[in-house]
Amino acid sequence: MAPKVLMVAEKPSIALSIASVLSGGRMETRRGSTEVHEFDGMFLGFPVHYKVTSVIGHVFRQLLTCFWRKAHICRHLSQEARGCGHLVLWLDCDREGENICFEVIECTGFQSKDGKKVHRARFSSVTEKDIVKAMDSLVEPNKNEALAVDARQEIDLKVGVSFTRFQTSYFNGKYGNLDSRVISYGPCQTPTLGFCVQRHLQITTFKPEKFWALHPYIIHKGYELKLDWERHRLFDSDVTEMFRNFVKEDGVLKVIEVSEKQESKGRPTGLNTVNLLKVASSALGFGPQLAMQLAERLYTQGFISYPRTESTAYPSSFDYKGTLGALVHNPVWGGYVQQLLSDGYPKPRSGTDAGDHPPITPIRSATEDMLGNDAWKVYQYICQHFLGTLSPDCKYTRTKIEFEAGGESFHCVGQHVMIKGFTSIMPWLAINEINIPQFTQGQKIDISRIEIDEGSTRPPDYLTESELISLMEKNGIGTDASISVHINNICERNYVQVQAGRRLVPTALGISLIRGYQCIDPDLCLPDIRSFIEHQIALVAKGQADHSLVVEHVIEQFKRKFSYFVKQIENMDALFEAEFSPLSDSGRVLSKCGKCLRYMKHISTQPSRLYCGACEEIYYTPPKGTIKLYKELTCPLDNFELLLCSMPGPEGKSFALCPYCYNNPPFEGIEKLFGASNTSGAVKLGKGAGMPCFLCPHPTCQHSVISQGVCACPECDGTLVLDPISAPKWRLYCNMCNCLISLPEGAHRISTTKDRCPECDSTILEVDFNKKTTPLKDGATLHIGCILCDELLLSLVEMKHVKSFYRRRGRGRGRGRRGHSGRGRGSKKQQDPKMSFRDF
DNA sequence: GCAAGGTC
Repeated sequence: MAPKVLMVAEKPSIALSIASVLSGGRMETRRGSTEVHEFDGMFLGFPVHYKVTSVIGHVFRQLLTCFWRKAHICRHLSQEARGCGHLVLWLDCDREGENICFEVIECTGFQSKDGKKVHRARFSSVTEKDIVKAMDSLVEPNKNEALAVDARQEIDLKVGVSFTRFQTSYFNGKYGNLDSRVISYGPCQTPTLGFCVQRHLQITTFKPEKFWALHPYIIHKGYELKLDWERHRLFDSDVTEMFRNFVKEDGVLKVIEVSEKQESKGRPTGLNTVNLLKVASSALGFGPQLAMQLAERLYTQGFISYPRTESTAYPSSFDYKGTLGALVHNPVWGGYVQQLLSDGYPKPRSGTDAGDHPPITPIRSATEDMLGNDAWKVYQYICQHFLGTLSPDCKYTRTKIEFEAGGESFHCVGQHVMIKGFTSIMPWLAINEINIPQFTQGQKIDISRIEIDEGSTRPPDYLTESELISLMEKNGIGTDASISVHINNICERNYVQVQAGRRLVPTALGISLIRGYQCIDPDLCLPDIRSFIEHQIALVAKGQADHSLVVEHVIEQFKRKFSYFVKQIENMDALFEAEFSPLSDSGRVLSKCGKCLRYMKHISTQPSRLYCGACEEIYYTPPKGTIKLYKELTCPLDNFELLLCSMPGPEGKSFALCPYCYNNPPFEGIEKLFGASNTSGAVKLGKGAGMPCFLCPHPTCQHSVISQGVCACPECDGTLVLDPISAPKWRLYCNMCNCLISLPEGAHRISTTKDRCPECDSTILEVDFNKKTTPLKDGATLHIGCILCDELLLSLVEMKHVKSFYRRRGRGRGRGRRGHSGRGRGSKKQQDPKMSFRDF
């Protein structure tokens, strides 16, 4: 059997392209975690069997939120690698790609050599020419570049988390109306916010100044013209008045010079992500986040090329004719395309090649109906821009007439377009026609009137998103793929608000933060913080410095900054004090504290929490849903009054919680129990493990899962519990997933009993039916039975979000888990030694 | 919980 070669790309689409090229389209494809394309071919002069597959971005990162994916992709790679003698890495040719190379090597087990060989393919585009060239010149993966990425990751995380935790606990523990769950800090998001606040400060500290401008008018060959002053404007009214008198006394304008110049407005270079985002925000009214979503959808549907790229230069092999051909039948601009094809088109401007992906171009034709309004606008722009790059420059003549009167110079300008060029497909960039009559040098013309325009200088407006993107790009903040994320972050955290014209106006919170950094340590919010980190890790990438030494050194510097910041926090706090109200003045009185037995206040703005003024303690509550007092019941463990949290909507569950237990789960191992489960759709938890009563294993409390749990969830490992306030639409819901079961409607009361069903171990329910609607014989109302085994009860049950409802012995996690050390995924989370914060 | 970087 021929030896096997495994090739791995960064994403499925690249794997497909590579396999198609190398196999000449003759391959077999099978599904897996990601598709695998197989074919026979030659490798290093020998016949081999190829398998081409891909990862989906990083494999090892974000362990905490996407744990399953890692396992899933990793298993896939290790399976496919079995029996392969060579591994060829086709990851993107940038640092991140190099880093993923080593993740793949680890998954495939190729690092343990034994004759197996690892190759790195270096390619700058996914074209036949490039792929073949890369195959002929395979190299080794670059460990230094990969280490540089590890270094950046570690630095960003440690710095970000330390500052964020400190700020969040300090300010959210002190003020009640900050309106942000987390007061975050990051080396990209904070300078991004810095730009917005900088502009705000420019605006608020702006001092307007009055100015005056002199404008003579003439009437010539039927045109009335307003002439511009060579001095533009003066900041002194008396002096302007004096010049007006000079001109008035003269009364006649002499034409000093008539000049005509050929001007050219260059066609655009290829479209990259940043430029697309800028146009989307300024012209289409889409924020960067939405614009990227729309572009991604267009890409996955095959309408446009890959939308995340820095390059504005088309690769030399770019198939212009083919792309034009795809657009020729388009009803909107098909005619224009036809013309380009028949009349010929100029070679596009060179642009910059960042070595990543080609510029964003259309791939196939579409109509508005196929895409929907928003996606269509983005697609239309991409097509117009592409056609613009293949159109001639716009040529126009600019005529300037210079005049003199009373010793002062004035002028007027005319513009006439000779060749529209690309502006006919991008009409918003068109040159304005300005018609002026003919003048000859030496000509004298009477002044019809003289005006002085009075005005005052104005502050700049707030930053537009588009301007912010430019600033970020210029200062190296974020990448094509992440710029939109940072902007979205500062909006979501309520540091800025997007207002009319997509201008970013900082909030009191955003302003206080940046002004605080400015007075404690301005470095923290300057863009240089990013370039400093980039510069340090570049040393690692180039092999000029040792990875761990660099990380250690940089962390040491930030450690100093951090401790200084902590020491000086009162300077920032002074700004917060002026803007926000302390916890003691916020919120409304809700429930009693178990420690001091005084009432605590509930603060419903983000993050939702209770504040005990006497103990000076805060207790987070679930971030969603409404909170109220639960019948003045108390928790048997700590004496805190229980709360009832109700999720919005007709199917929103309601549940009891003890504020103290919710923040400080009383039973060991409860986090594991919860962390191991799929919590999608379940209650989103705030600080701590977030243990509501429906997860509490207290043996006797009437609200614990032991008392309220009825039976095992048919969908997951959870337990179905009785919703305490669901009357008259009584129901059970799962304490882990979305599963919902409606119980007999119209019952007065449904409650759990201490008894268990001998058949299936479910909790026996006691149902008190309504007299009028009781299904029981002789008007009886009380019925006791097992929901699964009692035919009457089972017949009255209705399932929602559940495929089947069946008997399963036991009641899920509620009971019988004691002694288990937790099974499956949750308990085996890998510990990344880098993610420890002991040192901070 | 918290960052920023890939990709979906």
